[in-house]
Amino acid sequence: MGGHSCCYKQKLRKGLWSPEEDEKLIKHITRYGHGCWSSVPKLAGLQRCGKSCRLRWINYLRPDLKRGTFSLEEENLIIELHAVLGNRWSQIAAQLPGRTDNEIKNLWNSSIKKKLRQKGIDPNTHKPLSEAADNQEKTSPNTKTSNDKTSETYSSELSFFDGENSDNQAILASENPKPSNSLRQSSNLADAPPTSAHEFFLNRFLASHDQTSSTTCSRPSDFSSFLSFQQLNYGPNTGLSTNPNTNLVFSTNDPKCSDIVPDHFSFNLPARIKPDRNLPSDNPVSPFSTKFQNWEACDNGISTSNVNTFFENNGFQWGAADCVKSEKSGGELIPEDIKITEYLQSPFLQGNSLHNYQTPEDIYGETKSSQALFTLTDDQGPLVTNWHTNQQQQSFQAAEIYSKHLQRIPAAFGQFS
DNA sequence: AAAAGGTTCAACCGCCCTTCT
DNA sequence: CAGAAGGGCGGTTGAACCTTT
Repeated sequence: MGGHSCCYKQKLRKGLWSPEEDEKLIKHITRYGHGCWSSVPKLAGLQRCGKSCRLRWINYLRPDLKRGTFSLEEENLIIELHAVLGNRWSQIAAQLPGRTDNEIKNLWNSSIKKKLRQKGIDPNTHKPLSEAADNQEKTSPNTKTSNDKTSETYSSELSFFDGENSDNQAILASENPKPSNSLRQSSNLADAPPTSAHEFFLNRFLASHDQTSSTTCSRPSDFSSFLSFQQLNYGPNTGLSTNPNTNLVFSTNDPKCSDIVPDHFSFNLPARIKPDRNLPSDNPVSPFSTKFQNWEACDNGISTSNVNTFFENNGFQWGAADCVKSEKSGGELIPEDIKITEYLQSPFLQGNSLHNYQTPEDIYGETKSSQALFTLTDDQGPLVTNWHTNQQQQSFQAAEIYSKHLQRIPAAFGQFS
């Protein structure tokens, strides 16, 4: 019970990690990747169980962790996400690059809960405390938290952590925007039985990017905060530093999309995604940008691709193969790198994720040819174009993986229905 | 200055799910 | 198909640190 096979027998160390242990773990994972966690302690020379190593790495040693106190924006985002996702800390963390589920959980339990209560908000229901108390009297004790009024609560009664930063208030105190009708028509997600929490989140997403909205929103004007890389289970930092100039740019020249999405948006590539060595050596690809042109994500005059991509990411995990024993290398452990080509072939950037799908079957059942055109460019101009044509076969596999994770979306929202 | 109480956060525990055999 | 193994997640704990008295 409880104990994992990796923890049995020999007396393993517990408790706080020493700097020496940290160093051993970092060295090992940096060189070889973690591979099978249960074998890490042995290979790294640690008297720890694999689980402990995993935890230490994920929560503390990972190079892409953002340390330090949470910003107001982050706190507000956590509150928003918690209203929708509940205590799904890992999913919340996925939307906060550089933050771990443990960290967020701790913050919630130690700080945010308290602040909400001080504001008269029940942290569990995200409703005013008085209302929550009323409901508790009226409903059975087993009734799960209803988020039906989440948006109302936040729009009319909350201005979180007010004080200096009025912009932050705008996020939650903004009017509850109506989702676009055309989005409702075109998005299968919107056709699902309406749940307020679901709509709330959609609304929030749309509001924060709706150019015509009268709401001033402090959310970054790009999509980066919604396109999380946290879930990419790529390997360790193999010596790459984050190049601030390395970013992906999504763009569309289709005017039909402009009412929902900006012309383009960009975000930094994760540090470990590296330019493909196979690319022509005379064409350095860093810095570079990748453009998606002529999105076919637009349908019914509106784009849902980004909304879909968001939901995709919400429950979607894609990882490059963990550190594996390479047959070519005679079983030698090879580092886990993700080349930019592999990255761009990921479901995340696949035609499927860019394609506007109407029904789940569309995604799961067939590989649609997306007209999304990739152009990899650097300062000197285009390097590679029309990548997608080489990816058709992989699209199907991607869709299969994708479908599995997409199935989690209803579950994620189901608790509120 | 020291004790008591409160807070934070790293780490562990136990369970669940997926994959492998 | 069943059981084992491994990974992941949320809840909980407890040591370290901070604040108050």
